[in-house]
Amino acid sequence: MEYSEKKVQIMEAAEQLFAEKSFDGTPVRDIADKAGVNLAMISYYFGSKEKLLEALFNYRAETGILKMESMLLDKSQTSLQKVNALIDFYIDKFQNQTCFHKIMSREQLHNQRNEIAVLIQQFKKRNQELVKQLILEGQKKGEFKKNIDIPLMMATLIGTVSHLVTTQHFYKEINNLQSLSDDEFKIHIKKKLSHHLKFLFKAILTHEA
Amino acid sequence: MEYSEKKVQIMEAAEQLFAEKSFDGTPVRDIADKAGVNLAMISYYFGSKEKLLEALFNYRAETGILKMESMLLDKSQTSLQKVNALIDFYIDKFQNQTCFHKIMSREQLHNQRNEIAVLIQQFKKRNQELVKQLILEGQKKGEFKKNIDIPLMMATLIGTVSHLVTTQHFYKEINNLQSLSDDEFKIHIKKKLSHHLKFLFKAILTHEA
DNA sequence: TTAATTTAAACAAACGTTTAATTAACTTTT
DNA sequence: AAAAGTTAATTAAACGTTTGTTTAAATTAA
Repeated sequence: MEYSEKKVQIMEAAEQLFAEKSFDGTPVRDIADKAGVNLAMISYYFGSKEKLLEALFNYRAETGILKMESMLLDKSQTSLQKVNALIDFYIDKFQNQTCFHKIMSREQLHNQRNEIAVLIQQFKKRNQELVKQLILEGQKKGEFKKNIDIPLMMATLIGTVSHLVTTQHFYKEINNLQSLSDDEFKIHIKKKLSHHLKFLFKAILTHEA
Repeated sequence: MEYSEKKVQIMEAAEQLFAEKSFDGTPVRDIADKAGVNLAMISYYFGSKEKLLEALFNYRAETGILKMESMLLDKSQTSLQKVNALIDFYIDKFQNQTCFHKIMSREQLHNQRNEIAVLIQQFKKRNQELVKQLILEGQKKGEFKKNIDIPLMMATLIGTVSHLVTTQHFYKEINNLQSLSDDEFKIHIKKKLSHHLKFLFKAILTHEA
């Protein structure tokens, strides 16, 4: 699928609204208003509201994997450095595309829309395969210990980042950080999270139980 | 609010449907059908669909905190044992009330329904206060190190458990565990997760950076 | 008798999608 | 280069459903 300017306009308007109010909570009319196009254009371009969501998933998924692949292929870094880069990559991914990841988190909670579930499944499988290669490489070089449960490790990575980023507002209030601007707060969280996860992963990958 | 048999029937029907298809994706008529009551009974008892959701939150939140408090007050355990009990407590909570926690996860993704956001906020604050006491106690006794970031630690606990439990289907397929029955799979995940998190928390609480 | 529960029917509003008419953009023909 | 022809883009209006909620009558319980 090619992405004309109008199509992207609509997808990005939908992305914001779906993130804010959920798929079923967002009327197609609101998407059209936000994108500044006529209501009928959505059916005209995408066929239906659901296919618009699918298009958005494909649109966002395309770029995601590529970045990760190029990062993990960098030969000049040790395996632990690559893992650390992976952690920062996930934090950035969630922080810079919060809307999309809120939508994806919601979609993972049910198995309603099958085409999208399949997309997520493929996505996850491919990501995990890449990480697995990275871990195996580190084990071969003797940097990492044996018997690492990769799905559990990924659950901690994605779960921690996702939970913290999507519940920022709670975190902000509970820790009395309301005085920080959005940007300051983002940097604050990124720094904390990065350090925390790198510490955890060092334990997971190198400390014997 | 008192919970008559009919009210509970309706709330639990709603809980399942909301978890499966989201709040906005669930027609009130479907809830009435599933609960085996007349459509009008929902407005009669709860006032509206949204107030039904609020009632469900209050219904589930009431019991949750109490269990945790009694657990943490047990004087016969070391602080690390209590932390380990806390981990198992959270795993059980998510595994036994998956429907409710899916709904809560979704509600945390937006700030649409304010009454519920406030409920979750209070809930989280109180939970974190209890955990904070536990950590302080362990630090006083010299069991735990200083400078523990409790919100980050909780994000890893809740994030990891929540992510794994709500994406079980992905986990099952990626790891070729389709042959396991639902119960076997539940036990499998609980064991793995429990061990993984206890290992992580030992690192967080006792290893110097 | 009175109050609480339950019902089927009705309500207006909102929903996703389609229609048919109009405008814009591009191609081909002269 | 202008006119005619053709496809694509855009529009306002309408479509039939589905939505959450209310009503007013009927049934049950106290």
